Amino acid sequence: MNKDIPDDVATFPMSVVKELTQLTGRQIRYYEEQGLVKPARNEGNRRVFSLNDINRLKKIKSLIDQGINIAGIKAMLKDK
Amino acid sequence: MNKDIPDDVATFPMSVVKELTQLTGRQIRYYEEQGLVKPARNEGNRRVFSLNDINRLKKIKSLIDQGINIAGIKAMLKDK
DNA sequence: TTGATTTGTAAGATAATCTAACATAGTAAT
DNA sequence: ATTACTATGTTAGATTATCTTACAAATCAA
Repeated sequence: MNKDIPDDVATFPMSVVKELTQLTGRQIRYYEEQGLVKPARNEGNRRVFSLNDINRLKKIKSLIDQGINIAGIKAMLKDK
Repeated sequence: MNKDIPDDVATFPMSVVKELTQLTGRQIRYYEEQGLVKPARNEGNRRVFSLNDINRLKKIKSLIDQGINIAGIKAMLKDK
C-alpha cells in the first residue's frame, strides 16, 4: 500500500542512530573520521544516516564487541 | 541480512517528514492539533514520526490537494 | 459582510548537534 | 617500565532545529 524508504536514502538523525546502534556519538564520529562510514549531511551540516549506514554501524559495533580493532574492521569492510 | 525498522517505530524527525510529505511544519502541527496524526515525542519534547505517521500524512496531503477540508479528512480517516 | 478554517510568520525558549580540544584507560612497542 | 598509539569520554562554545504561543492573512462558508 505504501512506498517505503530505500536503504540508501538518508533520513535518520544522530539521536536515533545512537539508539538503534547502541553506539555513542563520539564513536560514530570517530568511525566516520576513520572512513568506516560516510553519513550524508543536511543543509545545516547535521549528519543524516541511511539504513545502509545504520546496518554498517551495527556491523562495526558487533566487531568492536568481539574485540576487533579499527584496523581489522577497516580490512574486513574494505569492500561493500 | 538486515532487520529493518517496523512501520510503527518512531524514528523520523520533523525535517525529514517535511521533505517526505511535502507539507510545512505548520501544517503538520495543525493536523496533529486536529487529531489527524499523533506523532511520538522524544525526551526533549521533539516530535518523532513513524512510517505509519508519514504514510498517514501523505494520505492527508493527497486529500488536501484534492480540495477536501479537515472535517472531510477526519471523517475519512476516522478508522485506522 | 461576518465568522470560521487553514496556513504563514515571527519571537523567544529549549534541545540537538557540530567541531575542536584536552583527558584517560587500554594496548603495543621499545 | 617507559613511551607511543588507539579508542573513547568529556567539556566548551557555536550553530541549527524544533517547540509553543501569538498574531496576521488568505480562503471558504453562511
